[in-house]
Amino acid sequence: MVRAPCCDKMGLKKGPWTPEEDQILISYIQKHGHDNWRALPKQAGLLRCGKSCRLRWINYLRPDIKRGNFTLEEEETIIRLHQMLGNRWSAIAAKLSGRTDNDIKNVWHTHLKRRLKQYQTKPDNIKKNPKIKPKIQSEPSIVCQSSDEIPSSSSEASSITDTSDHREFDNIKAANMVDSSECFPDIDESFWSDSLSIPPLNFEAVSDEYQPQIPSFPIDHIVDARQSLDDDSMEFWYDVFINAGGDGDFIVQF
DNA sequence: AAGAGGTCCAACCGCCGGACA
DNA sequence: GTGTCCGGCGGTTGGACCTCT
Repeated sequence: MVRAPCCDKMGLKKGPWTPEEDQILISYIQKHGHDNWRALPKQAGLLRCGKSCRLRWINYLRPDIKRGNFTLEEEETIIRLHQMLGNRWSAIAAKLSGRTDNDIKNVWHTHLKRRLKQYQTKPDNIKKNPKIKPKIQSEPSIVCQSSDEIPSSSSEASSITDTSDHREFDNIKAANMVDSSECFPDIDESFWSDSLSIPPLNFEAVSDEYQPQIPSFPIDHIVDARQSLDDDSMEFWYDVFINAGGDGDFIVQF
């Protein structure tokens, strides 16, 4: 089956939006809302496809959009949420009011990712710049949850078997998540030298990009997790991980 | 002053899943 | 059950802007 294009692109404008187009879109949505993005540009008199209108509204024109630089707190939140959720920008954005998934994606790729890389190769830098705390770990991200943290949904969480279920799980998780630091306890400076350089579980072969690095939770938790996984379940989660493209979330129940 | 290279971000693209006929 | 529409998502990119030499 070949999907029909989202809209007939013939004669439709692409590229940057003009202030006039913005104004037309804003006043139309204020008047009529945006029930049907596909029909909206035609009704509003815009030579754009519905997708383009939606994106412009969501990422730029919405009245509740927060512009300007990300604060330190926001950056830390992004880092921590990314650690837990992976590249699920919309889920991360949902936790940062006024920021869009596009904004977060951009700030991650332009600032945070590079900064993380820097600190992971030179952990000593952590002392020089307090912006990054030593609980950071890059992908593959592991969502650690103690079973009593999420009493109402642990069974739902454990039933997640593929990436398509992650969105549902996002909601469950988001509803229960108060502070990710509960999940990732603070560690002291000695952790850098004392703790393991073993990657969590046995996934070092999964991604070339993955390097043994800063564990995001104490070693005894990792050991416990390893002990609790028999070969079959290890193989199962390995498959899940591979199917998720090597950087999907990986759930460990303690 | 200028141009080469790097950075940033708005916008596009393709894919996916839910809803519905 | 199947096909189609539509909204939403993450990955990617083009070009404007900035910095360095």
